Amino acid sequence: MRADAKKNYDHLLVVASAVVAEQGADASLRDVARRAGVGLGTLYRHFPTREALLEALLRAGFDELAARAAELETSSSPEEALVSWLRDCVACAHEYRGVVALMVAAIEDTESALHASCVTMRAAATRLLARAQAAGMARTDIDGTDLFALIGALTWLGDQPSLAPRADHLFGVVASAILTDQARRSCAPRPQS
Amino acid sequence: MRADAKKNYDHLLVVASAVVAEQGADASLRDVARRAGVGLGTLYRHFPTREALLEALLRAGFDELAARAAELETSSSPEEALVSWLRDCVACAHEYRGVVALMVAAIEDTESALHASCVTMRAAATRLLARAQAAGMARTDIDGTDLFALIGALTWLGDQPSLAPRADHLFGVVASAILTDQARRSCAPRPQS
DNA sequence: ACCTGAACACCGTTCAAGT
DNA sequence: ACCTGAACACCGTTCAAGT
Repeated sequence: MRADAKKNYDHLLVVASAVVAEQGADASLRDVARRAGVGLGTLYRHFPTREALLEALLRAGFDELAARAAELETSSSPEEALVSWLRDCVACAHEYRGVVALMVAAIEDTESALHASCVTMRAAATRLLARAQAAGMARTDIDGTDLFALIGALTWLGDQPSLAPRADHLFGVVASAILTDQARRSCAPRPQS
Repeated sequence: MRADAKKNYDHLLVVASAVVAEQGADASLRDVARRAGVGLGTLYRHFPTREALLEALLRAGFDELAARAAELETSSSPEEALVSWLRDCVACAHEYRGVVALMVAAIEDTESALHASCVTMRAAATRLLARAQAAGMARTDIDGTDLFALIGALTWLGDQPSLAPRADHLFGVVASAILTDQARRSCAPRPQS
């Protein structure tokens, strides 16, 4: 990449991060180019699709989640690893409002720039779930895709201003549904019933 | 309302129902007016906001849900009434893709045309929940707003093409989290774990 | 009263023309 | 190689002009 192109690319990412944080995943790309002081075509050259831009914005978070999954697999109990990682996933997807809808769409769209990352996420979820299931700590009638869906639903919930105050609490409710009685006894916030 | 106005109003609703079913809650209002063979201003005269149009489209379903809540309160066991009504809510909100986001936004926006209906829904949810809680059938650390949020999250899930096949299954998972052990023993699909 | 559609200010996306 | 911005086809929303 030529030096001037690299400079545009980097600056576009900085500006896009701010604009998408403000306006969400359906932010105006025109506005991004405008604020970056760059022609609209330049943005499209570097990021041919909205997904490509978001992928670049999210890549660091995705990589961190993948590393954290591997780490948790050896450092924590199966049930704690699973729940803790799910919480991190929700936090990551929540970074940009509305991006989770594109992520769940990407998992079945091999053309999407987000496809590979999302498939990797789901694979990590599947591994952590399998470990918890093998230990009798997670119900066995769900799979990685179900977890991915629940992460999406909980992220969506946190994206809605009127529901956001409940997001943490409801994360706990859903997490308790994933775990077995045995795990609930050994784990986190005292289960009631 | 003048006879010609009434005719336009009714026809707009029929056309809007089809267009919103196709395109979702962010359907093109221009397209609705165009397909109805009516000026754009006519649509705005009858439905000053998108919410007003959706409210008209959803009113029948809302009324039915309210009636069903009252009926279930006397005809079914507390846990069956609650779960069955929640299922109906999700089905109703799922009728038009994306409408659930406007519904959850409306619950805190007294200016929204959807506000009253959503507050009524939440009140019905609160009553059914309280009845189940009093019978020891539902966990007591959630309230009607939490239920409303979970309905929203499950509806969103069903709105996503890649997750829709899991929506029914995950409804069961979340429903099991709302019920107590006692209710799970007495209720529906055999709980595992 | 009610209807119409032009007008305005925005989009996303493409692509010929420039450097 | 890379950048620019006009061009095109869409939006939502308003409002003067018509009937």
